[in-house]
Amino acid sequence: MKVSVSKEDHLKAIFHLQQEHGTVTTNALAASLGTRAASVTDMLKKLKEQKLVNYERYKGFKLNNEGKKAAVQIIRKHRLWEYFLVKKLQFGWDEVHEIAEELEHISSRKLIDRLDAFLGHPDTDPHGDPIPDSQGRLQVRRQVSLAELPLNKPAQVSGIASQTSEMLELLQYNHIRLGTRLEIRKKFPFDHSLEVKVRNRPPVTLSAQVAKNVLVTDDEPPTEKR
Amino acid sequence: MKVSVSKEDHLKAIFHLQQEHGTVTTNALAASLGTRAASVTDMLKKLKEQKLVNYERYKGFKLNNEGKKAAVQIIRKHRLWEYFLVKKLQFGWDEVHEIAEELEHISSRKLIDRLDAFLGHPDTDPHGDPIPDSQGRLQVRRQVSLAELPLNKPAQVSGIASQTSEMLELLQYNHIRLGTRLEIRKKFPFDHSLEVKVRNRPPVTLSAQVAKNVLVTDDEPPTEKR
DNA sequence: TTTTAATTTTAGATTTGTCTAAAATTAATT
DNA sequence: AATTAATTTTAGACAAATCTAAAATTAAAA
Repeated sequence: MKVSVSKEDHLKAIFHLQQEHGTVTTNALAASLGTRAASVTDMLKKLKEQKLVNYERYKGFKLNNEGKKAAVQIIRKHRLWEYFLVKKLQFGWDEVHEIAEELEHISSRKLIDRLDAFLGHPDTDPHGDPIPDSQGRLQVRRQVSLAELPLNKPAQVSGIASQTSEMLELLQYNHIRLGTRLEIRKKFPFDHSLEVKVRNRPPVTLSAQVAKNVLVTDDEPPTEKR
Repeated sequence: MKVSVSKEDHLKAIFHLQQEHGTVTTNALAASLGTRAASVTDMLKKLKEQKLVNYERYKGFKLNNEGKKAAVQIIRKHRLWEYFLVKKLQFGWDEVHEIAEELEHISSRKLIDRLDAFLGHPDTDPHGDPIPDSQGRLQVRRQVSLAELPLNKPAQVSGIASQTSEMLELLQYNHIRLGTRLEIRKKFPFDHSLEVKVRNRPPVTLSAQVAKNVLVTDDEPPTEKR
């Protein structure tokens, strides 16, 4: 069966893509959503109609202010639910994405604000991504990928860029998770793989592909309260 | 826009209707769901295909064992979410239905079992309806006549013993019907008449004769543990 | 700058879920 | 028992969301 991809899914995906590339292309969005270019074009017309996106045919597109606000509200819902699942229902941080993907479509605004209060207004979700507050303010944090981290510079894992369950499993296996303090002991130019040292553990080797997707800060760990 | 009514909505509605009437008719289900008879017939064919319902065209229909199991799981989800909303997020008992209606469509079984444990395996939802356990066992409730109901014990009208039109007219006049939640505020020993309070209404007085013929299930305040 | 390639859009086909109106069946009334 | 009424089903219309394939446009290469 052809699975329907909602307006909300489009907004969220555009938001993430435009963070990386400034402007978004039809094909990129289609790939990200697992749909076809033609379907994306159809949706773009609707989003333009609703004044959520700046779009001229054949030129790319990006969210306008209204669109960004809407996208951030969805991200807020997603991350609050992930936090709930991990902190209250004892899920592992690597099992919550799909469930939150469903929960984020629940529409009640009051529900989300109540949930936020119940959780104590958390700052960051279980993957280390910041949770927008009820005004839609998204705290920006300076993150670099592990691949860019200098040798021997202590850092802390603050986010995972690509949250496939395969990736999360690999990290889990290597005892790398949010908040883990580590540093790079050696870089192998041949394949850009890294030897990484975590305190109290033997060193592990990570591929360049993994390193690109592990985000770190030299900053403080994510706090529970705002 | 024509709003789509899911398979799950149909199962739940059939379940409730067949509790009352044993077998369900096309029109009754359509009315209950706010759709049309033709749409119900379409869905019935699919449910029969999936072996969830016993259905012969032009004769009514009812859920078979599989169908009942499925319906009970949905009811379980609905009531657990209602409990969560009221007990953890401080919603009023009268604001949670619509939100739970959305939440009940979240599919993860693990989520529901974890939620159940987090809430302490509650027995009854905020409206006093029993919550099926993880095996789908739905606690049966004991029916007593209103005359036997203790003072101030919340209860729900679940049947009328003598359905003369005079009796029904009297009950109608006092806004008491099947499903009405009420409690006894005062008992007058002189003639065994009762003062009964229905939510959002002024108290009414009922004779012993009427009280004997109104059947209620005790609607005990939700407990935390089973 | 022309040609070729890649991307994006449009047009129209397909699917799905709903509906209306007519036909089939069952129930009620005379 | 025959007629009428009510209910249910079927047939086909309509709307929405998706897709494929072709056309339009833009970008890249020669």
